[in-house]
Amino acid sequence: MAGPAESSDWRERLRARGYRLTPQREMVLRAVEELGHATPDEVLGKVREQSAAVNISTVYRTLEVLEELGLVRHAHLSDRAPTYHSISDHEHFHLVCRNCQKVVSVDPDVLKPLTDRLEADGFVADVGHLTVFGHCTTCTPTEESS
Amino acid sequence: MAGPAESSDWRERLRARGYRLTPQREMVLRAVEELGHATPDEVLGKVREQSAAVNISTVYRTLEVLEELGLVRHAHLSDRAPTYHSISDHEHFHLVCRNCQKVVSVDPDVLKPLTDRLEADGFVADVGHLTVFGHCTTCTPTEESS
DNA sequence: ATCCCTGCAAAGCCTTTGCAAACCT
DNA sequence: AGGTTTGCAAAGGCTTTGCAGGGAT
Repeated sequence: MAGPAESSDWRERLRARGYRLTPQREMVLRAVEELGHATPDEVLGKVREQSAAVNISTVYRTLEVLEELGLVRHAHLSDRAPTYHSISDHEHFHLVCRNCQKVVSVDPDVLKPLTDRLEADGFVADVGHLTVFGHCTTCTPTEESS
Repeated sequence: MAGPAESSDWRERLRARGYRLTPQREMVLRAVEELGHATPDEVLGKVREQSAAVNISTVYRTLEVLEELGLVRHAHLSDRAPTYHSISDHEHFHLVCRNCQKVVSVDPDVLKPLTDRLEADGFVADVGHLTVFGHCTTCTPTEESS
């Protein structure tokens, strides 16, 4: 889904805002795209497959830049570290089951009734950041969730 | 809203589950009720107005117990520490504006279309834990949100 | 030649944990 | 008396920051 057109796109956008194009920034973006929903630490692991010298602080700083550019987003899917995902995936929000820990990505259409109502009351929701916790009606609990 | 009936109620529930009634637990619960939405650290501050010896680790452990008993709930209203609020407030979810940082508590009714739809698909949402980030259509940004 | 970006190391928040003393029942 | 709870102190995740060297433009 991310072809050469999009690639040059974000590199230009990077420069347009005065940022420089570095190997680290390319690697972090690619790692996020390949991993799906990944924590900064997991991103670092993926990046280090290509270059062992990259530092965790660079990953944090880069993820911040990429999010500012609208290339990635983060969501809080657990009580631990946040996860980052590429925006080239369609925008979506998340369902997280506290029993089986499963994460489901849901189309924003489902939220329309809610967002319409909130907008009528003067609030524009950030759908891409939304996470709904709860539990599946049928699921197998994992070990952690005694 | 929290009369003597409710008070004895939770004390009994505490004992019924094998927990002991301690001054710390009473003070922490009262602090949460009085503060509205408060971080563990803020709860500690309030508790220490009555007893300077109480420790932060006790606050954490107590909030966990109180939440297990269904007396308080927590929500993530910022990128920092979570906030706890009493359940004797009606159940609600939160709207947080990223411009003015205002927090609005909203009646769960507004979510009905969403939760119905999710339940039809086999997912029961934890409404009381939900926080929707976004921005007011009319609001004055605060200093922090450059 | 700039001055942005990175790696490194240290510090910072927030939270959890081990342990002995104190306390509730 | 007996097991629970607390305070204290230390450790543990995760994230941020200061700084000097290295690198993109």
